[in-house]
Amino acid sequence: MHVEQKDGQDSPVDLIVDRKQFCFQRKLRLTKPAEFKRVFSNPLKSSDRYLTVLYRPNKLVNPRLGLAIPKRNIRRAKDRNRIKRLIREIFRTQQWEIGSFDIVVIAKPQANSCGSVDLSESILSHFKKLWLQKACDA
RNA sequence: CGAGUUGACUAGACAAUCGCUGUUUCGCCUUUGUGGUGGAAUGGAGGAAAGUCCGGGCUCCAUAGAGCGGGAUGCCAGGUAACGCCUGGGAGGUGAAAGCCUACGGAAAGUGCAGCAGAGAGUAGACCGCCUUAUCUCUUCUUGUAAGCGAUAAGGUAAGGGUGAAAGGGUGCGGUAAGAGCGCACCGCGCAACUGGUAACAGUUGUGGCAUGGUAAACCCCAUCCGGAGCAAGACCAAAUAGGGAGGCAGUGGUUCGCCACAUCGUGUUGCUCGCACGGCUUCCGGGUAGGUCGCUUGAGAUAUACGGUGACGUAUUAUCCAGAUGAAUGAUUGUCCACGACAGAACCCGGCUUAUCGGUCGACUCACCUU
RNA sequence: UGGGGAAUCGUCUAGCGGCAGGACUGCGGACUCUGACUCCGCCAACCAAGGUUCAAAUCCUUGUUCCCCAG
Repeated sequence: MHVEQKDGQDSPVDLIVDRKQFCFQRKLRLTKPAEFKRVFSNPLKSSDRYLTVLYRPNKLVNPRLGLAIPKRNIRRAKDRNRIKRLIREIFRTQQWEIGSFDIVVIAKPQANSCGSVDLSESILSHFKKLWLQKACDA
């Protein structure tokens, strides 16, 4: 945890915000089991038919995304890949709208049966909720 | 041109923008580290990546030991690192043909199993039958050692009927009281010799005379092969926490001071037994969870050519490096075109098999029709 | 990702080549003034597809689904 805070302080924040780039690098992801555990332990929830989104404010300037697509819910590897790509792409394009949150997206079995349009709308609505929360906090 | 068989190849294309990730390289920052960050170049899922059904490499474990047990394979020859795979051949089945399919060793080594039905289910058997003889009853007329119907008894049979999944060679002729491999011919089967073939096997000739039914994906026998676990294997760096790891010596009795014998339970050796190792004391020092690094992609590689081989494949030369992530990369948006895009996503790596699959391209062959 | 196991009426289970049995549930009846308990009867299944066998839930092969273990 200590290390991450440091990173946040040191990163050249203003530079990136000015450029408004839509990259999706390693620091925008949850990488370690401990980080995942932190989100799961005391989360705020938002869910619908397709997805459950757990989130928690972090102390960084950027949001971070973690994906949990269980094999139990979505059986075939190609479908799991498709859903992951979809979520990642939307996160990438919307990352400046979302505040400083650690987000874990969990897929439900229905996520496979619906089309990609429905799924992307669902993701967008979840992220909008986050944005509203950020506004309230502000 | 139609119907079919078979062997290969392919798996939307192009352009723009925004992204992910490996490698190389150039800047900048820096806590100087295999760091962070920005740019450039370049690479980035499959024919099945899947199932995990086989085989191998690689790594560790154990005295990589022995025996028993267990498992796998099963026509012959070859290929291969190896295989349960492939190629060629044989045999059997199937199709009009090209072709396709086959767990295809042994039932005269042994033990079993076959419910019900049926006379009888494996040292065969006799229900209805057929035939003979004896006795009895009756009928006929030629009045008999007659012929015939029926009953009983004693035999001979297995042609026919019936049972069953299966009834102890098949068909025909002779033969007979009726029958029967009883005899003969052909077919099948067994044995022997010869010929061809590396062999499986095939052919020819002779001979036997039915003896040898089915089931081995029942036990089993024969031949060949198999130690176990798996990259979450394993190696290294290392907060925390906990006490461990390596080397040396040996208890009791005897003693010729070299050694020998005894003690005896537990644990391990992933089925069992034998065998083997560990346990006590002392000396020395590191130990290794979170996390990270390596293993991690140059290989029984791929491409092309030549040669050898019927072929699987092998040999030689040439040229080349072709995913390597670690919450896990190939996507998104827009435009154009068409046949409107199936099955589906690498996680240590190869060789197969099996299963899923919208289509497209090329080659070879068979049959039918038409034209010449 | 690797390894291991299972599948039998609606549910839980027995069955190791020869008619698939039991319990609970369901339905019908009996008992009772009625209900429960009890008794009797009925319905209902071998995960799928091939193969071996005269005969397969059982033996073999392939597939499907589910569960467990290793962080």
